[in-house]
Amino acid sequence: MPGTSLDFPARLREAGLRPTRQRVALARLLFEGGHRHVTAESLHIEVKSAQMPVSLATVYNALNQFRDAGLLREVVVAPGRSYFDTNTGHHHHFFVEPDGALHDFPSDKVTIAGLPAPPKGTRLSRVDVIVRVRR
Amino acid sequence: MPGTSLDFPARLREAGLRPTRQRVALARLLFEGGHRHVTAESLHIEVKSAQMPVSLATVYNALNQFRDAGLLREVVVAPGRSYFDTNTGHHHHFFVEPDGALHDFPSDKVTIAGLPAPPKGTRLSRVDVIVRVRR
DNA sequence: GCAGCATCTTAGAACAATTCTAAACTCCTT
DNA sequence: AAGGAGTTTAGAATTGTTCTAAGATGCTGC
Repeated sequence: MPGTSLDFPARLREAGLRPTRQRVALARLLFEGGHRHVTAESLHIEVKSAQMPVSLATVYNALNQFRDAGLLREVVVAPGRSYFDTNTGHHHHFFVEPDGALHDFPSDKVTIAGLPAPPKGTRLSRVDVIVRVRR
Repeated sequence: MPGTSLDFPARLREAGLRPTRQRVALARLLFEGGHRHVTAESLHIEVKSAQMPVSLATVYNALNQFRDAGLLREVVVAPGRSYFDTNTGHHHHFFVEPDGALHDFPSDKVTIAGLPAPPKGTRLSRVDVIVRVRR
């Protein structure tokens, strides 16, 4: 399964990023377990409590670089809050309105029909489906 | 066609909002023509250049109140930018990635099948489809 | 009409999330 | 080991939004 190895320095290098101590630490937290959703703030707290101090600016930089490199996907669900999703495959999201919790669901069972053609001069980039639910 | 009259004081009163000079001016700009997408900033500029000075705080207040009253719908497409859509009916959005432009498209031709059931303890609130396109 | 009062507006401060800056540091090549 | 491009960092700056508290305004009952 390429791209899923636990050799984080190698994966970062493949993505065109120097495997610095900070980026490797963040990659480990992000990609070692199953899929996750993080914010810059939550990841910063996590990396601090793991005794690997990384500045908040670096967390922001890394998240943006990982996203640009295709290692992460950014999900915008609420104004002023950006989630990063380690699941970069095809899937959509449940968003639980009051608490801001986000859950993935696979898109392979989902079919969307009847979408209009993209406005002229543009090409399709991605279709996001956000299913908003309330308690 | 109820709810579509041009008697803005009456419409605001129906929504439980006092028809102040500022709210009426904003409502006129928002609802007089066809459907539109605005940000607080863009609406503030517009109302200023229409010689009806309304403070930015009031624009934010009014947009939030209009949204809560169901006169507007908030669309979250990019981090740190909130659009308000005067079209509160069923429809979805094109989002043109680099420039941040937003276009409505009707949802009556669109069918979404195979969505999983909402997580237990929650009920469906809304399904947002954002079709991201690039130039 | 108008007094009284709850509601609304306002400028500016405050706040939250994110990005920038510029100096120090580190990974990599040689 | 030395050099240099690329990184990290703390703190300042920026951006978008909300809060504050003082004054203004629309509404109700008289």
